[in-house]
Amino acid sequence: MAKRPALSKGEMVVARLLWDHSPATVRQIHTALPSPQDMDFSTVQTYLRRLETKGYASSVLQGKTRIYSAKAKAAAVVKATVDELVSRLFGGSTMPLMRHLIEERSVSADELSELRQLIERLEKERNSE
Amino acid sequence: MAKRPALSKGEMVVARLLWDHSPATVRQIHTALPSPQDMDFSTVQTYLRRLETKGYASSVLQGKTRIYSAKAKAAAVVKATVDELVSRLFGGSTMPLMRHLIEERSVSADELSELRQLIERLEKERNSE
DNA sequence: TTGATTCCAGTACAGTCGTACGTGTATCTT
DNA sequence: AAGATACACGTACGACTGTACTGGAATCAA
Repeated sequence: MAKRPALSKGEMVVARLLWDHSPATVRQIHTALPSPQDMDFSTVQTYLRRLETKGYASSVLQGKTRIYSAKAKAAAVVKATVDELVSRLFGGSTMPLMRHLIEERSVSADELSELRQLIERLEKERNSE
Repeated sequence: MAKRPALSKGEMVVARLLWDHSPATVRQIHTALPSPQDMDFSTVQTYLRRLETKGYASSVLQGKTRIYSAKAKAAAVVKATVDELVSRLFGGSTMPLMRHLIEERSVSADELSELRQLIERLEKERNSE
């Protein structure tokens, strides 16, 4: 697993879109940006280029158009990023973040119940080990 | 609520210690750093100075020593930071992060049970509204 | 075919970050 | 009192970020 330099905030936004659309052109990514996130076309271009430099993407020139593909797996990046956050903001413990998420961010009833089931399932698994 | 520039990663580590120890001197913060996080004394100093510039801390000179105090509330900063992460890495939805936390980061049995109770309590509250 | 338009690749540039050094002054040790 | 320590403060500096403009090639409109 190659150790890649961490993603910056802007890069992360673009990376996420790339995971969802890979392989994609710059324009496709730019178009896929949700409206509140207005970013210049060339800004997206720059991020994609940097993503490639950092090893998170690769690209080929197809005719006159460059096609970018995600290289790093989303799950791995998510893990690295979250681990990082938890360590810096909570000194490494996960619970404060969980509590925060459940209490401070609006979680719908359905989601709550999904969570509960997830937890119950995990508890059961553990007991039977 | 003053809009402060976001904290960088390094600043966050120091900010967290400041919340726990405020008011504190540079040295106190530096000493409080957990061992794997080795940071030069003057690096901590710089972060504290920047924290003040950004409006997250204030300081007074007490004799020859500068005493720093946390200004922004931890909860607010946590919220801003987490909101930011969720929006950039998950496009705004909280659930993927929850799932990730529960499944990928080791959560102890006790914690699981605490979580379950937290959820159950929330569900109950909602139902009685 | 000529000006207008579209798009990619490269370049730019100020601001932030991580990380610390040097200098001056105050305090401790002998 | 003279050297050793400790600390505050200013300064430094390359790397990374956010954000985009520019130049040139290809495409469209008339």
